[in-house]
Amino acid sequence: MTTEEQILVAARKVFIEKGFEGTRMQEIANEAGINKALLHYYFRTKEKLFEQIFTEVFQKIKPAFSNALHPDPDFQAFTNAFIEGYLNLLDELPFLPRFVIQELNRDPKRFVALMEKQEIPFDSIRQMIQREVDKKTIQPIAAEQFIINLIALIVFPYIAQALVKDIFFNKNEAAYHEFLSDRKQKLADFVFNGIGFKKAF
Amino acid sequence: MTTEEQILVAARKVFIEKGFEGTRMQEIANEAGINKALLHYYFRTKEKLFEQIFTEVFQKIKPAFSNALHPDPDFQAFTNAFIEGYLNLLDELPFLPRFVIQELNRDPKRFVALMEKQEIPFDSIRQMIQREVDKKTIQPIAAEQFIINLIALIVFPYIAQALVKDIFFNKNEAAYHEFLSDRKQKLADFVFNGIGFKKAF
DNA sequence: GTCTATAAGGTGATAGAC
DNA sequence: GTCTATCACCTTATAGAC
Repeated sequence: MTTEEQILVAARKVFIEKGFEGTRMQEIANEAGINKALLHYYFRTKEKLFEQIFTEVFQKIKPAFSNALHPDPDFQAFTNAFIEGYLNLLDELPFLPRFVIQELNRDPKRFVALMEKQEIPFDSIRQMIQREVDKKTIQPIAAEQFIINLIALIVFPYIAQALVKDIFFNKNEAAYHEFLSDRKQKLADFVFNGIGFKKAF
Repeated sequence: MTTEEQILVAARKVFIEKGFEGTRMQEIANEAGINKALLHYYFRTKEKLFEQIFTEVFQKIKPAFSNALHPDPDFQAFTNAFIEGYLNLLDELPFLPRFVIQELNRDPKRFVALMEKQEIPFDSIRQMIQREVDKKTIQPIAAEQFIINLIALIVFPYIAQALVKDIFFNKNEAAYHEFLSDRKQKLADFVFNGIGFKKAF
């Protein structure tokens, strides 16, 4: 591994865990086994290093939306794939929603600018849902409401991890993971029921 | 207003907007129209001042849960009151969920300790939901899943305000508020549908 | 109680030797 | 490229005059 890669690995770990403000350049240096000066030699500023990590993390979120890019996406397939794809991603990267939300709120403008570069196909998803409403296969609901419901139900347990794990399950790790895996099986049903869609099996 | 009250008003504003780490004692002093030294004279440390504000904010969250304390709480009435009560609170204090989540993640241990002092009746709510599952008036769902769904759907649009307002609605303030008021009317239906409960009108 | 001045510690960033 | 040493700045907190 080159020094640059070592730095990126270390920065990813620390930034994701502690956010931009909570991160110390010294900690990244320690984690990478080098000194502070070298960080600045490679990436000039903390801000520049952070942006590289943040952009990279965003790439991970994108694929979950990509089904909607098909010319004639199927609503049910999209929804199932979205939920499953996202929850699988969160098995690997459970701190991702917390990180994204934290940075969204720290500097909304920069976040929005970055989102726009990512070209997430919200319009395509909106149209797909609206078609379903028009066909009356689901109860009338604004596409935005549906998308927010979907994202909220998926990511909230990760954003509020400490609340769920420590308070609902008394810090019982096993019970918490049981909760997450139970959720994975049943979330789609809750969502489809919520809008009156009869899930085909 | 006494100086102490002026400080508390200023601290409330700045802490809630910027979180603990984002807040500067100097900014609170400016906001209160006094100087830094006086802040420390009244509250000794930033941490102590913050805890006072945080505890106080938590008191606002509590009443929404209190209906479940009745000897025989009605599930439907509780759910409706919870959603409506919470959303009304958020009309006044829209930054509250963002603040709470931010501080939850900054120091989960302190957060949990504080929650325990608040005596929120999660057990009572759990039992109420479980009774409904046993009566088969709703589809089987773990009480924890239901509570998390409820909270997630209520607070997420506020936690991710910038995402919803700036990206979904192109920074259109009116469209965003229309979204929130539309949500207030329809969220309960979505939730009741989600668990197969037939809402009585 | 309220102020000014300053201490004490930490942080991002750079200079300069190797 | 990599290091040590250090600068310049900021932040919480306190000392001490009034």
